[in-house]
Amino acid sequence: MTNSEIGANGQTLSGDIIPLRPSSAAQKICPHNSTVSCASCRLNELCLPIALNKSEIHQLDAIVERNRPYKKGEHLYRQSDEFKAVYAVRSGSFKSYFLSNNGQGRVTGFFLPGEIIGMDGIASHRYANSTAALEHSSVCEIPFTQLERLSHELPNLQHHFFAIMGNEIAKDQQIHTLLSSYTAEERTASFLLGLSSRYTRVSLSPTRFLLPMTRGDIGEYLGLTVETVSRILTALQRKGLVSVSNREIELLDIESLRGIISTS
Amino acid sequence: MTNSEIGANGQTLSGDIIPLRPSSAAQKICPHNSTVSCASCRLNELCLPIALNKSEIHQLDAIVERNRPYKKGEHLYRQSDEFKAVYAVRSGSFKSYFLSNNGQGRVTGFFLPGEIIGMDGIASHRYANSTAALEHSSVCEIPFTQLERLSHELPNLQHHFFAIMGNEIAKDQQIHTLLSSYTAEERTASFLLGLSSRYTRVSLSPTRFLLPMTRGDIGEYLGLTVETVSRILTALQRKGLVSVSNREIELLDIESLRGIISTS
DNA sequence: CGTAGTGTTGAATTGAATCAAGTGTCGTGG
DNA sequence: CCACGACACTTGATTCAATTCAACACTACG
Repeated sequence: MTNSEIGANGQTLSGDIIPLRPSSAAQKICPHNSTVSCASCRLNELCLPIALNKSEIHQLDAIVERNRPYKKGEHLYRQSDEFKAVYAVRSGSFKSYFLSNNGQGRVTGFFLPGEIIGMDGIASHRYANSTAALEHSSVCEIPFTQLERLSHELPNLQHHFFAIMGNEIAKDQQIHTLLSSYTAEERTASFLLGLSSRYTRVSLSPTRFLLPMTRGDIGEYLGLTVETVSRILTALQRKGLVSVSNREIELLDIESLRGIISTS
Repeated sequence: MTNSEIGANGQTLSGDIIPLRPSSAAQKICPHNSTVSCASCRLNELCLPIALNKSEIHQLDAIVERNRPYKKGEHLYRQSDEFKAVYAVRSGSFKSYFLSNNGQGRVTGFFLPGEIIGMDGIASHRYANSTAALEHSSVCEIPFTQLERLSHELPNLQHHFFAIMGNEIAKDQQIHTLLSSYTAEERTASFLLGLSSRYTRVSLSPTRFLLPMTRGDIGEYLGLTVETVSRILTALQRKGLVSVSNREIELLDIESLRGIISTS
């Protein structure tokens, strides 16, 4: 991940995952299968189990709850609900958003398979955001007090969770830089590159993927309006850097996209 | 802390602190005295020792290094230096900033006494920002591997450090909302209110304080230009909400300042 | 006491927002 | 299976908040 690729989380947790579009034999496994253990989960190389040995993974597995899948638009939790767990995305995707007093919301983050949701609630014991599924999705729920207890027993887990939180902090600061100094085009290019590296992380194509969120969501996340996002995507397409058709996007010239960002 | 008061960290660590302007008997103690232990530190009620018992504080104390004071402009560390410690501000103040490829920097955070610096380096083992003193300042240095080891022994410390990091995450997300949807005036009002509650936290006046940073720093932090920050401060003064003279500021009408933010 | 850095103010410019009017797409129920 | 309605997206014209450019004042420090 370079400085220009904002939005790539380095974190994950147990979970089963399928490609967002048909691709391999793995297809046959139900994407939202809730019986897969941490040990056999396809994401365990990038998730909380990373750095844990077999017996440790088993202990982690014991505290993870594999909920029923969430339908598009369903909430994992809502702003100011009591904080009790963090969630690892197993399949699908989520958005977190914050509603201000005056009613309008801003998207604070998107979460792809293998990424951790809910850390904003740790300090105040209440979630600071609401989080909703962007498509049919599933998660592993990790009750936080149990995670803390287990972290105390397993230094590897404590270390790894510190790293996950540290990564979230570093990522949020990059977004701070992006929002405070980038133009609309730079923000959009950076966003696309960030998604690209996050999809790469879960073994999907770095150049062709589906945007699980609306243009409006992207705008709220990047501090732009829907219209601007739409215009910028059209402009990038005209320049031959991307090819967009509805939610389908293909990055045609990653180097030039990077160039947009470093030439500011 | 309300949603509108962005920038208030809920964290701290061992350290001695003096008021930024003459106020009490405490004045006689040297502000940068490096012999004060965590147990006798004036900040221990809001710092890492919070929630630790006497013997635990003693153990924490043993790993804390109390460095020589830093002069204005001196760096605690620089971007991409190897991460080895987090720092608790004992006195004075610091700014963190990120330099992008093209050379221009953006301020990512300000740190007042009792706040923790350097958590952006935990995940990648390199600091993501540079951090410099804004005035003559001192810190407690906490070597991170030792902090991790001690956290493993003291569940209270582990819990508290998770909370400190969680708080940093929640705070960064509030700034995300601020930068993506607030006007220049809303950002500035929010910034001042945030500073106010952070000064309150260390027992300083919530309404009169010195800005340790330049208008340029504020602008880089809020995603505005120096000129805009200057104009907004002048405008707020004309409206009778604040009184500014160089770095001295007085909040004359906190309720109206809050009103600026919730009326958006 | 001079100079570099910091801050203010004004005028002109501009990037993105807003306002407006569409078209396209998808999911649902008839 | 198609039609309808709601939502998502696009494109254009206009406006506006903040930036940029410019000139100057203050202050603080060596």
